[in-house]
Amino acid sequence: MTLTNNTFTGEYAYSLDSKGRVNIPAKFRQVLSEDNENTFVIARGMDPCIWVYPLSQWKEIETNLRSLSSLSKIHRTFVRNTARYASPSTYDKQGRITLTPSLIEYAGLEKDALIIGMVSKMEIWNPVQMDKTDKETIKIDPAAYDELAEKIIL
Amino acid sequence: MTLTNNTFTGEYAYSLDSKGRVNIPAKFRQVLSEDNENTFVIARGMDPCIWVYPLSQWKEIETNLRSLSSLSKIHRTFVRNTARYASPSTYDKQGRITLTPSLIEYAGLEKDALIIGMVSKMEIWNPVQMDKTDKETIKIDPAAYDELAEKIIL
DNA sequence: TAAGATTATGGGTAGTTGTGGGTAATTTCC
DNA sequence: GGAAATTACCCACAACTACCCATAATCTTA
Repeated sequence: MTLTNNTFTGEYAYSLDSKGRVNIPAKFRQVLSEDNENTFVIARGMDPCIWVYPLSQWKEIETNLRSLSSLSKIHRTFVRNTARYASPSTYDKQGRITLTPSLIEYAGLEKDALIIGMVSKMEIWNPVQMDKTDKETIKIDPAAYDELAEKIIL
Repeated sequence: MTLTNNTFTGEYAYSLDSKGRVNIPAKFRQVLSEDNENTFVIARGMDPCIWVYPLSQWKEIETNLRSLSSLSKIHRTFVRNTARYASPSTYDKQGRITLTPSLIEYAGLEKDALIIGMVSKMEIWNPVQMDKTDKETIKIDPAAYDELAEKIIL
């Protein structure tokens, strides 16, 4: 089965071990293209979760960040916040990456880790926090949401 | 008889086995074009059922999802809700796909599974739930049908 | 109608995957 | 420079999944 490279979907429940490692779902490892060299870049998400990019995807983001002018305060802040907590992580023979203490704390991770495919990247959530966020989602403007759905889903 | 590629119509009653597998109707497999590599993508339906897309169809949705920026909260939420429950599934030598526990639960599937052709995709229903939904459908505003009439010639 | 082909359903097995822990190499700090 | 802590790499095992084969029911065709 040949799926699209570097495209992640689905939801997986894994556990964070005492060494701060989480499994990357086998399906995600399988679609990762060679040039990523088994490496992801973990970073702070906009929501309280960890964003995990394939290395090649992250490189594109770096290119985009470079194009932002440091003359603008907003740009400076954005670049700083994005780059500051980003860190590459290669998965081991068992398919696990090691998270940084700073990111574990930011996402409020304890024993359980929910891994969610976000197409071009993945997210790691504390399941409790995900539930909470899900419930808040209901408050999102339904009209705007429907409009998006119509545009995206054929 | 050569029907249009990747176009599904009709209704089929199958059963879900103990391993979470359902048969894909032979007629649906026959119209599936080669480039799908015998693979479908299963996802949450808007109704309490499972949506089953041909892989090629899903790839278009993926492309559209990739165009959304994670800077926007509503975009993030939309990508997450769409991708989270989507999972590719290749049918085996007997023509069955394996459903995920999460989707089985969402659609309330037990022993019986009703497969319905929806032209560009198919739906898998618990027959009991389908009956219930059918009855509610009667309540649809006739004016809404009139509006539809301007778009679709029957 | 009978024989053959196809289809729907059940179950067994070998390989893969997720998880825990051990050990050696590397880094940090006094 | 050497002890302590951290990190990277390796092995082991239980649970699960993908793949294979078997059989019964249904459809096709001569």
